[in-house]
Amino acid sequence: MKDAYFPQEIEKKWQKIWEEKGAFKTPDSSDKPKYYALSMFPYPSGKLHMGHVRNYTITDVIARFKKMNGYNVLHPMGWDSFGLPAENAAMKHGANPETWTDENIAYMTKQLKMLGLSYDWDREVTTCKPDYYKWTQWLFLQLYKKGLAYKKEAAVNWCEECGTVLANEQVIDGKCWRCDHVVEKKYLSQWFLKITDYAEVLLEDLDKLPGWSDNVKTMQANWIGKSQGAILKFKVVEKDLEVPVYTTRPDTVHGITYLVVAPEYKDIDKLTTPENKEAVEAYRANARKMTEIERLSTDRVKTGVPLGTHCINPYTGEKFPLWTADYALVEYGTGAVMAVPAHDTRDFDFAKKYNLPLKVVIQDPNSPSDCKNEAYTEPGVLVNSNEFDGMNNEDAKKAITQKAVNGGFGEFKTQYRLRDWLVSRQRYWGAPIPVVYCEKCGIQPVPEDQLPVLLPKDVDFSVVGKSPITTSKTFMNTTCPCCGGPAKRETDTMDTFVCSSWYYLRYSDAKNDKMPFAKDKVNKWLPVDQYVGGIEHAILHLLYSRFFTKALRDLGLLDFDEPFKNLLTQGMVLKDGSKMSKSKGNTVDPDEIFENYGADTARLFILSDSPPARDFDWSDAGVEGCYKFLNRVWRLISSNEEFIGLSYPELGCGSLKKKENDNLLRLVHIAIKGITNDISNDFQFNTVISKYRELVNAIYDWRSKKSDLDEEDKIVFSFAVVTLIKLMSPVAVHLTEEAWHELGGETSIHDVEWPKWNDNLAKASSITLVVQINGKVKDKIEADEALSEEELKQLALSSEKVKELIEGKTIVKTIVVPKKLVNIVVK
RNA sequence: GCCCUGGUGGCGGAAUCGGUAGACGCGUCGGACUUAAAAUCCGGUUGGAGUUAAAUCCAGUGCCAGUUCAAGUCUGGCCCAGGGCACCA
Repeated sequence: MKDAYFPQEIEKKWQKIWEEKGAFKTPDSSDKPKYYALSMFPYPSGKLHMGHVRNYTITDVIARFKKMNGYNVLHPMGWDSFGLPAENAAMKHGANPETWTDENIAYMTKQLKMLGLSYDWDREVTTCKPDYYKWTQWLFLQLYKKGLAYKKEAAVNWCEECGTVLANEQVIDGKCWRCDHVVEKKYLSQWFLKITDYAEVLLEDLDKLPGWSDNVKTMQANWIGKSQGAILKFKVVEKDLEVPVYTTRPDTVHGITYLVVAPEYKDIDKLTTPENKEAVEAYRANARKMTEIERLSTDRVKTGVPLGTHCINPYTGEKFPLWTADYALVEYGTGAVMAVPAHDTRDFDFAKKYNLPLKVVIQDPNSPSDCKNEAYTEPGVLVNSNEFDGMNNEDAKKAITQKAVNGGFGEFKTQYRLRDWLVSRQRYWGAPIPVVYCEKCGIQPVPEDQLPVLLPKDVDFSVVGKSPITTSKTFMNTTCPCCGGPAKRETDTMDTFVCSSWYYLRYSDAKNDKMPFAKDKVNKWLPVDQYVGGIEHAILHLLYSRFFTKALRDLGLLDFDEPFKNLLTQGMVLKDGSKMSKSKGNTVDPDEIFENYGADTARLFILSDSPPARDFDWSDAGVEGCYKFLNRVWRLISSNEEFIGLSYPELGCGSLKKKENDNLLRLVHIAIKGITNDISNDFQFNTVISKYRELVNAIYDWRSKKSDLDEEDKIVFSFAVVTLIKLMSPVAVHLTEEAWHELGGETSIHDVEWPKWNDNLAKASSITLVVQINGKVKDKIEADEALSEEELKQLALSSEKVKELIEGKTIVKTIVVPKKLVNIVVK
């Protein structure tokens, strides 16, 4: 074996051998239980960044660990390759998005292979290839037939910079998720997927996901935004009209003093008197001009204007005025709000500004408030509420809504914040939505045997203000599949998140050309046992994928409810305390690390300093330290005259004569146990790596105290080193493979069984008894672990230190924790 | 405002059940080897008091209380940081 560690050389060598042997191919049928380990697939942006390295290393170690533990592991990779950057690059360089994407995929594939990741490349999926997007289109048509895809005119989010509409989930603080440009509202006819049909089950089934962290589940629950309340209808005095409102506080209905409708409310014209028309029009025009950000800002002073009309409160017979104000949102509830200034802070602020009256109807019986200074929003007892007086407000919610139900002017209502998913994009580089428009027959789905609807090649990417796809001479005009007459193709393409909502299913059967996937294969491999990716998809991709799985289940295409059984959201990779980014100039190029230190160092380091879920601060010194550590391991193996090879006798309890050898044997078993538990328990790779180091330190320490090794020494040394490289093999994949073969291994180390520990050996031969006086440590005594409680107590009391310290004091009591500690309480 | 996560040395972070706080690493200081350097190996490194040196003592896991023989860990109240949601009626 060579003296020096040349990672570049051995890494290249083994990557080639693994590839030639097809070392990581996953058979569909096997006696072993299945395990599906998955990383979120990347957008082929050009080069891997450290976030990718962290993500894929974590998943790779999990996959390898599971394989060594007897699982048939599916660990695939692919490309989320539709999307705007390719199109922007095409416009900028005059290239084709496809060429740009293909080049990036080729380069990044090379990088992934250099990282030594154990992918089954036969199952690679690329969402921009016709053999994939054919099935994206096919699935869209199934959803369409089921009524889950529909087209409607609606106020939608428009990003001028990207030249397309966006889904609600893609608007972050009123800005585009991709380019940060402020998003505007536009009225357009667009395609939607009916995710709202699944709002309740998407919320409920979060409880079926104990393997997801609470923060992701809470984020999804908040996004779905379920609330329980009532719809109450109010008759308009001046017109033959009703205004329904949604409220979660029907208990406060006797305290209504006015009613607000959103500026975009559908009946607002009818509700406005001629005298108020001018002011209302002006107010609405102003509201339209405001951006979402301005309008939704909570610290903005509320404004509004009266409409001049009035409603009747069916509970009290009181008459109250109608207003319009932009704090009412047209897209939530009914677009109208009953205002109870005494018990709602927003209504209170508004009423105060416009001098509207206030009526207290809920009170804390112990400290009644007149609500003159602030709204009372806590629970309480009803007052000024006729027959409901004295009732607890929670009971009153039900009773008051029931009265509306009985009287025909209201109903119980569950409301969600989740809106339908807008999936049309006015861009070229996406899967074409497979429908055509016929003047006679209207919207017609493209027949399945005509799929895929291919992206045209004859397009001009330099056009501004419209989708490049519309410049194609061959694409637009087609014939109607229904009547055979002339028809126009849909020119919108699908949101890339549609493509990524089902890719994890395709891996189970990536080459199927009859179906997106065979049902038996998808049912066999799914759900994903461990999914790993960034927290930025907590809502977007993860919510859409859950929806897709449930919708496809209802279409009969698969038989499970949730796609991802366990989810690990890895933290960001930071440098100098902030996120690595090109604009900050604090990025570290993975290629450089591979070149200078090798992939094993990169893998070891990216796992070493922080638990996976936490942010990771990159440090050059840390990389250096990991490289030195691998060299230290290497030197251990290259001093190989002391090895007796891979076949040595089984080492059980009491099999070794020398105490230091028995001790080393125990340390190895402690390491196996600790490392196995740390990986099994939330993938705590940082402590796994510290345990590698502890074991290596122990072996060095043992070796430094010996000159020549006798037979027993060689056996225990070989056992320690061989076990070490097995334990390290999921992380330092190349170094351990090289070492394994040097020591005489014939198969790959990645196919060997994970080491097992012996509980009798995975502990020290004696215990350290901690002696406390009044809870403070005063002495430590080496003791036999077989000692009884009484013996431990006597041992503690016999300590010279203890004798000295309890001199002249009274022992109140003594607590003995077996095998661990004695606490003597004295006065 | 509501929800989630976290707060431990100079730094990243350890610490199944409440039972030795600071594993392991980085940095740093000192030593060995070397003509020298690199590499490597060994040792110190929470703060304070104390000592020629040691022994030793005291304090210490964001803050304030509490439970307990014993609290980083449990309970109550607060403070701070990061993230999410937000005129959602």
